[in-house]
Amino acid sequence: MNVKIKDLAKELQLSVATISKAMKDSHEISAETKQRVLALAKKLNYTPNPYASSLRKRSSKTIAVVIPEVADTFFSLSINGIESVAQEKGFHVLIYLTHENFFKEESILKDFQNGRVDGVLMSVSSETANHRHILELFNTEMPLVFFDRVCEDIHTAKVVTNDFESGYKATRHLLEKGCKRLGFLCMGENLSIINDRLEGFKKSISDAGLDQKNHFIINCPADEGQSHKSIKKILSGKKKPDGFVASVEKLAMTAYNVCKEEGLSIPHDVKVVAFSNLQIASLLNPSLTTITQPAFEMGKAAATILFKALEKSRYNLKDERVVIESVLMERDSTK
Amino acid sequence: MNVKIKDLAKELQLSVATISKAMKDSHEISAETKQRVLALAKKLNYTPNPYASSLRKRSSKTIAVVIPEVADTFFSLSINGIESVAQEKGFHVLIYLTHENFFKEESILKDFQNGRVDGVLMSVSSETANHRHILELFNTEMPLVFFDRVCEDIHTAKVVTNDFESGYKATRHLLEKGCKRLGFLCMGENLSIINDRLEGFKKSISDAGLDQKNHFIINCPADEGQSHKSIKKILSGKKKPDGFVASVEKLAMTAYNVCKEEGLSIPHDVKVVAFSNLQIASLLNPSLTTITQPAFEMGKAAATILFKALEKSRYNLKDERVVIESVLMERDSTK
DNA sequence: TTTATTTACGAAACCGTTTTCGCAAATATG
DNA sequence: CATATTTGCGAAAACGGTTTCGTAAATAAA
Repeated sequence: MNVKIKDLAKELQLSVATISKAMKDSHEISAETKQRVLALAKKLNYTPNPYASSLRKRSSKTIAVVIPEVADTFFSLSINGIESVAQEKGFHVLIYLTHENFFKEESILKDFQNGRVDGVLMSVSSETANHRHILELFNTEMPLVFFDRVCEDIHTAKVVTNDFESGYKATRHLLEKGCKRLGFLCMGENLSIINDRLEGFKKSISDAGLDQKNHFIINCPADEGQSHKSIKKILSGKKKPDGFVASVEKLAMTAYNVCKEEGLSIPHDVKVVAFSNLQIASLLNPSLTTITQPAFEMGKAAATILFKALEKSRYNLKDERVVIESVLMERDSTK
Repeated sequence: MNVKIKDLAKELQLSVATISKAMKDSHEISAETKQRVLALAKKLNYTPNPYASSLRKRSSKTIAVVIPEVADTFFSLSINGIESVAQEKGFHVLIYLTHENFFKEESILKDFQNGRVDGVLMSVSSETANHRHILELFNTEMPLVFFDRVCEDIHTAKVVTNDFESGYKATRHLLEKGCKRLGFLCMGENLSIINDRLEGFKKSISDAGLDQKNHFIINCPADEGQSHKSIKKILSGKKKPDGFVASVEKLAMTAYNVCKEEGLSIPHDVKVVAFSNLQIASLLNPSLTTITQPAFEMGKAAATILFKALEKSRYNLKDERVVIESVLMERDSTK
């Protein structure tokens, strides 16, 4: 194994206690001794064993990030945000992917029960209807911050964007562009943020004095092939929509693919606006009108709140809610 | 704190040793006792403290993934591959981002010296010219596997794609499509895989009986704005290229943006082929011809090799090399 | 029946730190 | 000069498991 504190102690004829204190610049140790210790530590390339420290100090300097997947612009950007503050604080980041699977999410959270991490940042799976496993974690006093896909019935901090307004705006945008029959693409019925976006969609329609009956809500399962089929089906019906609001990025891409296959022109036959963080939205064919979420900022904000809670032992995360606004970027897919 | 092994011992009137053994189904413990222990453990929701175990067992069931960034299709897909095998093996995954920064990479690796992780998967930063910090880690006997951006002078396992051939093929493709003056977009001069791609580029040109002097190598720094400028400059010169090989995804996107600004048509004025894993390459305007790397498979392969080394203590990682082939997908950007 | 072996468990050391407490020597205070 | 206080350090007890080794009882072998 590597060099240990005991080795330094022997070499310098000091006790391990002294070494330990000297390493953390304790006032109990004389300047001269500190110098000697630091010098030898550097020479021998000593670094304390993190697990011994964690065990004794009951803190791991590690946080967990639990997300559905990483191959999604929103999540990869928010990881950047999270990592930027974790690195600054000297914390380590464990990544866990649920792949939208409830059981994976459940077993991942179970593992946090015993001190592996000091805090958790989480965006829940779309399959997750039952929140018992999250509540169980929450009840262990584990600092927990949701971002984006929050869980409204768990009373802890949440970082979201203005989903309702964005859904409203996206929809109004399509209506203003002349759409008569809209389709809202969503995945599952469990995610509150998607439901907020949907509420915005509905409100926008009724505010325009239109009838909900002429508009569709298309539920696309997590599976790519399935959602492809669902969208294809609705587009080959006789009352096909002339505009889509995609509540997640992936579904916009699926819609693009289907339109291509069906020979439908975007934006001529069908207009599309999507909740998306694709940096290359402007390079798509046609360029994609997006509701762009502040993904990096949301990750950063969530991590910042979590660290506040980690630093002040009795910081109250209860129901804190940060809303960072998304922005509608008009491009050719809704021209 | 949570429930500990001592609590179980007291409750069941057994020693902690017995509990510990029962939990791991040791043959020393009677079936009946095991049952009782497991039952109580489930009831009290007991899970062993991972750091206490790690300390005693000198193994952490954790691996580190060190990559330049996560907001890049290649890396996010390979994380998926890595995570899939880690999850299967019951391992935890720590993520570290270097942001292409040498010093960050250095300080990240330094932290692995003392048992925090059992193994490391790594793709080196483009700024990294000096490999001392990696060698230092390697010399601690830490199992280390490179993927994609490997370090040829460190004698450990590497997972790569056929970079030379791919560079060759991409270039030949452009020449076959009638390009007369090519530009190779690369970042820095440190990455061996980029250099391999470049060698393929050069070989392809000379094999075609052409003169290297009519072709450019455009070095684009990590910074987005800088590479934008570099590409813009070359495209506004009088001897501007009519074809690009982008050695990384991001540079292809930059080239697209520049062409758009300059009013140059792809593929009419400039053709583009890129090393890229964008799943939506076909939806770009124009759709992008890619050398698609098997990102998921590469991550998976790298992790699989690492776990082999972790399972057999004396497995020899020395210079093992896995090559997984990329595929050229012809699309409109080179039509 | 006697001896050898197996079964089932416990005591205690150990992993490498951190932290509390105690205690001399050095310095300050009156 | 006598008494307080400060300074600088070490002994030892945690932290929560795992593992080695010993041993009494139960069973098998002779």
